[in-house]
Formats: sequence, C-alpha cells, structure tokens
Amino acid sequence: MFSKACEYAIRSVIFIADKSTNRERCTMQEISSGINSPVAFTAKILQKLTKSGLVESKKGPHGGFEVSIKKINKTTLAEIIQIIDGPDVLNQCVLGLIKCSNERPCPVHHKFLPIRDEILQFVHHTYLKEIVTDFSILNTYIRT
Amino acid sequence: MFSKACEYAIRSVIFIADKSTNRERCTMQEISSGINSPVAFTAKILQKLTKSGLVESKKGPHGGFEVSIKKINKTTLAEIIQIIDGPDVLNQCVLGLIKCSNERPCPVHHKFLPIRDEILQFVHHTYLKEIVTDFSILNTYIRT
DNA sequence: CGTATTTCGGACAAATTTGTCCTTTATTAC
DNA sequence: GTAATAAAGGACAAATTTGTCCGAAATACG
Repeated sequence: MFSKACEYAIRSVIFIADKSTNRERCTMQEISSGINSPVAFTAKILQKLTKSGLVESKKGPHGGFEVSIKKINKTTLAEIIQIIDGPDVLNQCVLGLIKCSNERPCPVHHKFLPIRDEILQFVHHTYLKEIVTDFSILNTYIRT
Repeated sequence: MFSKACEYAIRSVIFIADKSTNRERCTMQEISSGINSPVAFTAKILQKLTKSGLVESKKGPHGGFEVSIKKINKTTLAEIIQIIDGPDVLNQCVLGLIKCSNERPCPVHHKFLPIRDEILQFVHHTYLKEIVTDFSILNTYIRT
C-alpha cells in the first residue's frame, strides 16, 4: 500500500508526537529503536519531515525532534503520505493506466472508485491527535 | 497498490481473454502492443501465468496464448494477483508491522479493517468474465 | 574556548523491481 | 527433413527503493 519510507515516516511521527504530548523531545536513536527501523534511513526521512515543517528539530545536546500540539491536532495521515510519497500515490489507476478517468476508464475503474474514496476519506480524516491517543491509551503498537 | 508486474499481468489476461472469447489465440507481440507494455518483461510474466495454469500457451506458427472459457468464468482478480505478487500482498499492515493483528493492533488497524475487507471483496468477487465483458462492450481501456 | 552531543547533507552501497537480449525448444507448413 | 514461427528460459542491465557511512554544522555546558 505505502512505501517503506512512508510507513517509517508515519510511525516516526506517531512516536515523536506521543513524546511531545509529554513535553519530551526525542533523538533519532530513540525514534529508530522505538519504532524498530534502520537509524540512518529513518534519519533521511525525518529530514524531509522537518523540511516540510511538520516536525521540528534541534541540534546539539538535549536536541532531537518534536511536533507541536497545534500540528498534532491539525495534521492528518494524508499530509505525511504526501510529504514522503508525493501527492498522487493514492490516485493512480489500479491497472496502471495513466489516462484512466471517468471518461476513459479501465475495466475496473467504476468498481474500484468507492474503495479509493474510502481510502482517501481514511487518510484525510485520520488525525495525528486520535492516532496518538489510541497509541497511548489503548493497546496499540508501532514497533515491528 | 499493485506492482507493475501485477498490473501487466491483469491487463495481459484481459487482453488474451478478450481474444479467446472470439476463439483467437494471440502472440506476445500482439499482447504487449495491445496493452502497451515492454515485450520481454511481459513475456516473463506470461510464463508465470502459463505455469500456474491460468493461461495456456502454444509454441510455433499460429501459436500464442489463450484462456479457456472455463477459466474466464471462474477466475477472479485475486487469483491473478496471487500468482504474481504472492498470497499476502493485500493482507499486510498499513504501517508495515509484521505482527499487527486484532489482538496486537497498530494505531490505525481497526479504522483500516473495513477498507481492507472491501479491497478483498473487490478482488475476490471480480471475475475475468465481467471484466472482459466490460472491456468488449463498454468503453473501457487497457492501453496506457 | 573547547568538547561533547545531535541533526544535516552528500556520497556511496545493497537489494529489489523492472526491463533487455539471446539461445534453446516446440510446432507448423512446405 | 528443412525452414520459419513463436514461446521458454537463462543471463545480464537499468532503475528505483532501501539502507549505510562519514564529515560538517549547530548547540549546550563547563
């Protein structure tokens, strides 16, 4: 469904956001061991996330990453996905046709439309806020 | 969603099945230009499809590929996907967690469940028969 | 200031996916 | 039997994704 990079991105942000709600900054080491991902690769991904402004980073001792409460409240899965995998990952034809559209559909276009809609709903209406709440309150996991 | 290989596979089978309904066998050349895909790569994919028994091939002059009417009637998208991308492409955790399950869910597990169900319904209940009908009767496309 | 800590950024490396080429094998027609 | 046709299969190549390494830049603290 998503790229590895995107999966790591989402899990990283969840991890950081969870710490941030407790006013804690976290380091790359903590993140990558917290979500069980390759450090250096995840670091690259975090660079994108900080450049985009979703995550804030600070160098040096006691540095690390954080997400503002404001971002936690307002950011959806869709925005993370868009930063890493680009804007149209979720809008591509199931059969890979470039010009697939309502006017020039592939044979499964109409049957798949409602599913794509649900997926888009899912990513656009799932806020960091609720994910982090689930993660910290319910028995949910972001490691392996 | 699916791999390129899987997309080519589905489009190839649709193309062949369409010809087969008209009692025509088709060659690799015809298929790859019919669905607009790289010949040699698509040939590899067709080898898998014939080995699996979904498609039948015949060498030599007037040879080529065909799909039996029986297969057209009984085969679903799921079976093609399974041949190319393996059995569990569609059953993996959105966040890439290996052990994600109802008992040990990721933070979006429960929210994504109904979507995965719809996707599974889609591939398991979409038969070659209806796809080919749509392709030959309605204005649908499998090229570019 | 100097040192330790931590992110940033570029170059490189491995793995996987996608794609090509060429020889062999089977089949048909003459 | 011979020649032509078409798939099978193996080896190789390019592209993309995933992952590593290391020096540079920023920051905190004594």
